[in-house]
Amino acid sequence: MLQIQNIRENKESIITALKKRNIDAAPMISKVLELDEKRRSIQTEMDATLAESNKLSKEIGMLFKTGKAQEANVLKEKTAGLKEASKKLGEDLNTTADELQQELYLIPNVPHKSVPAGNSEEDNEEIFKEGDIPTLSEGALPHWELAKKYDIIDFELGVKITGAGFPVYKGKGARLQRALIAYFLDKNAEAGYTEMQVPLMVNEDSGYGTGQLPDKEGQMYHVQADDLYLIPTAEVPVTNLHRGDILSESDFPIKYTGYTPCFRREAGSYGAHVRGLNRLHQFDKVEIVRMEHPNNSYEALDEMVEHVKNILRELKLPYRILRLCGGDLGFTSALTFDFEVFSTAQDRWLEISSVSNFETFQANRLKLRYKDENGKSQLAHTLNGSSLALPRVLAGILENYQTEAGIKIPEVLVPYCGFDIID
RNA sequence: GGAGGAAUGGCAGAGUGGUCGAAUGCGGCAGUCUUGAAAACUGUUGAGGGUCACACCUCCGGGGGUUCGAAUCCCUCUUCCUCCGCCA
Repeated sequence: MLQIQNIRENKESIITALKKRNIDAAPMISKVLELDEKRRSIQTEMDATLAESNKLSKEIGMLFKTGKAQEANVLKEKTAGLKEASKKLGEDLNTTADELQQELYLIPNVPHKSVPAGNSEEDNEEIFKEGDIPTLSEGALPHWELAKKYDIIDFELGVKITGAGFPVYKGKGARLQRALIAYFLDKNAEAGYTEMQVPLMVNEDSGYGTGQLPDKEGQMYHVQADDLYLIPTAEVPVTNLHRGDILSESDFPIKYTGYTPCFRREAGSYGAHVRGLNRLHQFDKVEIVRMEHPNNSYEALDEMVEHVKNILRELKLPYRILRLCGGDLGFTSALTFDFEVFSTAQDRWLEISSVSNFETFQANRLKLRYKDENGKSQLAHTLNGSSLALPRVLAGILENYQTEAGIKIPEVLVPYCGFDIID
């Protein structure tokens, strides 16, 4: 959520920047400013009314104390009108403030200046590419065939016990998955991220805090009996750890990592591109989250990008990095880099990580602040990234490491797996 | 699930109708003293709205009510603690 003060002061530049997202924000912005003005004028009027009635109440108190009950009763009558007026103003104020809030929720984050304009993923800008694309033998298979051939992932079994998009990992497949989680967590810890184990269900406030609510309600599984949401990413519980906090500058940087399953309804996603591990309702992910001083957040973002690069290098997977264009940029993000691994057998790029700076957009909702050198509260910056998302990394490994003898295990994972080939 | 108790500033903890945004202690910050530090002493120290700046307004778990006036009384929700039951 953008700060109203920021909108007041930078109306034009915000509208211009939002054009990169292909939206004309001018009507929304005007509406917001109108409501803001209305809110302030009601507030001012109500404050004056309350001030008046506070004054009278004090006088009444004094009069009673000094035994002048009669005079006090005269004043009492005067308060009745004020009371009614302030009650009505209070109602107006609530309505207007709610309306303003709802409007603010609809405005996406302002893209960073480096974000290219564009409509879709076609317009994302490739900024880096590394790793050799292996030459596979004749008859190389996509991962869903490999999964069947080596009996390591069973999609049908998942359908039986839950439904489509909930795979069952078996034997060496399950072990490889667990190895990846441990390996990722170790790499993140090495880089100074503190490992956290967090709840897999969150309340409504947390959903609002990171921006899943109110707009992306349909993407999350909702447990109605208890009004809780299954997390779509560890970003939600981990970032909300500091909801409402006022930190001091010396608390930065705050760096967390966490492994969680992620649950996504993915309503409306069908077709060939969602086969196998490409798109699931439940999948595992290791996330990194940072809270930063605004002056350092872009440096932190670069650091996160380098960190993910290192992991992919160690895994020896061919990958590229995209700078997302305005049209493909997430609602809450100011700048996002996507990592994609090349799946040789599918002959396509698979997104495996998304690293973003949200600047103050989430912090404003979270009320996550810090005291600056003058002792004033300022909003912090929040960032997060996958490090990494499991299923597509797994898909990339299965497909790129397949040989006639079986699927080789990347060297760095062998100690975690306890075997070096799936055959 | 049943019965009681509680929720106050970063923490601890007073406050049971007006002079309370809130005593006191700890912690934090600044200063005095000191070669420096510690100790001691002095001062300062919640958040938000509003204003050029003041004024002023709101907030004592959330919501509602009583009253001229609520941290304080009433209703309701949530959370926590104790005891009993059940159970991983």
